[in-house]
Amino acid sequence: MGAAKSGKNSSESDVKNRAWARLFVTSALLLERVEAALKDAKLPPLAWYDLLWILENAEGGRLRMHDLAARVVLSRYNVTRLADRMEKEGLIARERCEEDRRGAYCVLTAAGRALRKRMWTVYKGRINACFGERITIEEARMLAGTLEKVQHHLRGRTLEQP
Amino acid sequence: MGAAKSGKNSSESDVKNRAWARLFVTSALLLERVEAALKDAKLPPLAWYDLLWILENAEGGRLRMHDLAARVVLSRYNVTRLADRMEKEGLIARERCEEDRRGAYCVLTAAGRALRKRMWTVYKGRINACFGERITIEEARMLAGTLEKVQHHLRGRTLEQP
DNA sequence: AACGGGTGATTGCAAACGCAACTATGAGGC
DNA sequence: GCCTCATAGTTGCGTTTGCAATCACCCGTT
Repeated sequence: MGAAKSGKNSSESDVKNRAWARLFVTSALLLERVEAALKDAKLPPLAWYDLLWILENAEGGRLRMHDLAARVVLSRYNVTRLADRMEKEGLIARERCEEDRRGAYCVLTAAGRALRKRMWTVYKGRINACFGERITIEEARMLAGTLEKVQHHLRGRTLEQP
Repeated sequence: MGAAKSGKNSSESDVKNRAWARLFVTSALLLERVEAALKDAKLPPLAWYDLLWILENAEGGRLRMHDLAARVVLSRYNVTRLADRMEKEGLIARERCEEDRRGAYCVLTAAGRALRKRMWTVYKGRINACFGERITIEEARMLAGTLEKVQHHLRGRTLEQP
């Protein structure tokens, strides 16, 4: 597990482990910044954004809980309760599903759309300042390409930007 | 801006936002995998590893709570309680600080060292399978380089690998 | 139509989290 | 010495998490 083999010679797995560590730490740090910025602006946490964005990109702004849960990045296990909280704030609504009465739809409301937009301005600003401005466009392209490869094997998940 | 008419033209910020989205999603997915693997092996969560590794790399395997908290990636706000749990399992010990009686040291125990090693074999295996094997060494180098630049502006933090 | 196994979603609960007090100690001015 | 302010670490508390039931319903079989 030694990091460096006492020389400039790093083994392949050392290099890759180092890359993983950066990935891990950098995203945690960045996330921390974004959450703090949202909180400063008196906006809800990023998990809400995540859910709102997924709904906004779904056909008709609606999705079955199940599908929603499959796409959510943050708070995977608690989509039901996340939705509860957001419903209480009027950002989404639940509709029972006619073709399968076990099911429920989550539907984006106008308030939800509006909030997502407000959150995005803050979110975007922070990401840009802490990340976008620190890298070149070529680096960004390459980063996205490499990570896409990794992600592809991890799951058929997409999550577009904003 | 990228007014180049070469096929798809995404603006610079689109590209960068996309890179951020990948960073975010991929690390979340990877983390999920690692946590699951640790749990399967009946080992504690990654946050414990994080703390153990930091201590192991500190001089004398000891660190003031304050310094520890500053280096921890996961569970930043709860280092006291994380340490409580780990102390209860005998992985670390607390020692009062003589030169500043408000202070306390966290000291790594032999059991802590041993556990970290066991965790690393699982952790390493999962990272390798889900990440290392999916990318080339050049990609890893470039990824680490780019993210290091970003991280550098985020804080003087280092966190070496494993 | 009744059964049994499977699936969608919710709920109950213990653990962990984020943050704001709080305690105890140090450090500087007077 | 005494007063005040800053710092190290802990604790209290309301919220959120992870996971294992649980409830409600669908569907294929008999």
